[in-house]
Amino acid sequence: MRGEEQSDRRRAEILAAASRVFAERGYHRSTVRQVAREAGIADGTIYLYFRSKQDVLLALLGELGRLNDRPADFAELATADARTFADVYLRRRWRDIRSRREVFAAVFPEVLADPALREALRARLALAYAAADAELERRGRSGGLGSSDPVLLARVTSATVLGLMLLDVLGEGVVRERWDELPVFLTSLWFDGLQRR
Amino acid sequence: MRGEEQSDRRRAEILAAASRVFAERGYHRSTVRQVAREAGIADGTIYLYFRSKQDVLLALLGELGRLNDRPADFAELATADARTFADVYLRRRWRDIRSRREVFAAVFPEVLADPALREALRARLALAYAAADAELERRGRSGGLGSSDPVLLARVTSATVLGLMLLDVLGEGVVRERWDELPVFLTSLWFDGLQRR
Amino acid sequence: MRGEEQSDRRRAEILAAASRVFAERGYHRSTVRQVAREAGIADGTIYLYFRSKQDVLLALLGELGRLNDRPADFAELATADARTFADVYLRRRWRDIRSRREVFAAVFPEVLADPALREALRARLALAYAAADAELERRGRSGGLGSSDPVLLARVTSATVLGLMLLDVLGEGVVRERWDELPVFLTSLWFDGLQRR
Amino acid sequence: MRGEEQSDRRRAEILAAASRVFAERGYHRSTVRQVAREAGIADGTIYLYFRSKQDVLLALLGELGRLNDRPADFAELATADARTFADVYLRRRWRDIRSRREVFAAVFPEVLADPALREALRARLALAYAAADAELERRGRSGGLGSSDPVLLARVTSATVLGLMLLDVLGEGVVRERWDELPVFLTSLWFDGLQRR
DNA sequence: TATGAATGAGGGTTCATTCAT
DNA sequence: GATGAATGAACCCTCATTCAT
Repeated sequence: MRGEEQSDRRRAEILAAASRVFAERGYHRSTVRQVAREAGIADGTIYLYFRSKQDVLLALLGELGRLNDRPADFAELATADARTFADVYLRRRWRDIRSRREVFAAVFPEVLADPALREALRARLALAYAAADAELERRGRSGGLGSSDPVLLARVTSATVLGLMLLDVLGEGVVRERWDELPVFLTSLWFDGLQRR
Repeated sequence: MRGEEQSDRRRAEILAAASRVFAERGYHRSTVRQVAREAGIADGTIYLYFRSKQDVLLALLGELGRLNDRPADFAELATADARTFADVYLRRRWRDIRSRREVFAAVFPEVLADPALREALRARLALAYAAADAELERRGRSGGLGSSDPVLLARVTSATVLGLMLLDVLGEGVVRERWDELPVFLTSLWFDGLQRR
Repeated sequence: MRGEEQSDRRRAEILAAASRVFAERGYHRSTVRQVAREAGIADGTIYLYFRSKQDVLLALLGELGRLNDRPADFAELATADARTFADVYLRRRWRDIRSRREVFAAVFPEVLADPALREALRARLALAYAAADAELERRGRSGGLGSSDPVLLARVTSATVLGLMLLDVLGEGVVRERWDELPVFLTSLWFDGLQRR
Repeated sequence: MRGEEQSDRRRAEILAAASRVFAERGYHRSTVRQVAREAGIADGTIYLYFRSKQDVLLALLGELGRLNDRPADFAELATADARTFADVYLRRRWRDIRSRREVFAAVFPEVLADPALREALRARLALAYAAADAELERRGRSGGLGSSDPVLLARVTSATVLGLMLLDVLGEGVVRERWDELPVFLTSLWFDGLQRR
């Protein structure tokens, strides 16, 4: 039991080191040796916990994805009106998202670059959008979203979040410094619009 | 003159081939040989037109950036109200953006991954945002944007566009198929909001 | 055409170098770099002519096997009596076998050690023995081989040749020095026996 | 005493496991871990009984060689005639040889491949042949071997046995199935020849 | 004595780049 | 200019060996 705990910690340390190294230099420009040095272990040790360099990346990707699997969020907020839903949902995720910045920076470029990973993400996205579409459709009928097309709305709002994550990763000053103001800003923009009285 | 023209065409062919190969497989997983094959030339020939593989990427990046340098757009629309500006501006760029999808897919992942390129893009962004901030500030005073923070607004709107480009690159079905509807949708969302009326 | 000729020569040079290095140090203890140095080329060049280190070994194996594919030998001697057949056949092969000593030494240990190669050789042997069995059966009926079991005879005689090749490879002094006397000795032993007259 | 006995058993178990693994996959393709798994112990434990992987191989080799050191065989049969000697000697060894098939298959390829082991075997062979040559010389004078060259005879007969062992290891069907018939066949072939009345 | 996690040297292979033709 | 064979540095990964427990 102890050994297992210890082993889990090692694995997590390697992943943390890898996310730092990958985020800084990019997956391909990083060497297994650099990750090992960052983790304070020998090269070969990594292979006791991961099958390959790519497997380390996939583990990081999995870690990232696991966070999105929280259907509880939706259920809990099912009865709230749309604006409250968006407000609460965004606030909850927001710190989470930022705390994952490094892992995201480590993983996302390679996901974009690798056809297989790209396709895997596309498939995940398709599932997530299907769920969101159903939810929005339900809400759409019962009001609160105006006459907006819920299908496009889901793409646009998630694209906004994705884009802000990228600006954050790129180091854009304002997004970095005022990250915490964004949920409120977004909710206001989306629901009130710019031409509100 | 003829030689120069011919040379320019070769260079462009290589870039086109590179953008196809890089977009499909990612920059690092692509080999110079694959680009050469795609361009229908020998490996070594690429080095008559580019100093290195990285230089090819930089050329693609430059091509992408050059398109954004159109201050004319702003000048021409300087007197329009905010909504018209956004409407016209988005419509104009929209097809352009999509036509650059391949180059974007080829270049962007590596820009995210390479510290030097990331920093270069950050610097470019900073300049662009400075210009946009000034413009929005001017407009903000004269009305049309409500009480919204123009600095955050610039980041959020550009982030949305960036995010939509990525969904497009990832192959998200709705964004792919309904790309042309997005400018109108965005303008409506941003200016009217969901709870309009 | 010139290029092809040149290419074939390079390939042959690499194989020759590999057979020297493998024969001396064994396949696994030899490095690709050592083969390259022996051939006077760079490490990577080997991979322009062979897919892998193992592929080099397989090419050597193929070279060895090709020499046994001489059905002409049999046809030509079909009408000779058994002793003449053995006499002529052994003499013909004998120098050939010795000239292949190095390739044999390079390849055979690994064939024995690798399950896949071992099985491949077994299958080749099975075919060769089937042919030999048929031939011996034919001769057996028409006399000249006494009452000996032709099936066992084929295994024993070929085993003897194989064993002598191994003693040669091992550097056994007498076999090395008196190699050329062996065909006559073998024919005499096999046909006359020790207790003759 | 008990501890020592226990220790010897462990050592023997490891050797048995190693011979199975080496025979199946070859010495170099086998890992210390595979041997340990086969023996049902931990990797490190092997190093309590052997200095190195190579040391395990040498121990197997020694085990193989020890069996040949039976001068008693010769002494006991000193007064028998040549044919009886060969007959009894072969019969005695034959089952022994086959029971060692696995160890032989494990060890022999690497002996062929490793220059040091090859030379060691050559030296052992030289000693064995010196003894055999003396014996045959003695017999040769006193008759029973015809006029055959006893020096070549020793090499040829031992080569035949070696070759048959290899065919057995390779899995040649007839040798495998009719192994027990070979001593009689060999004696008959060697002493009577094929053209016997 | 036994374990097995950790080590790190070593090797096969890839591929950007060069250069003789 | 164009070619593509040749180069060799760099890197992922394996595995024999060690040693703290």
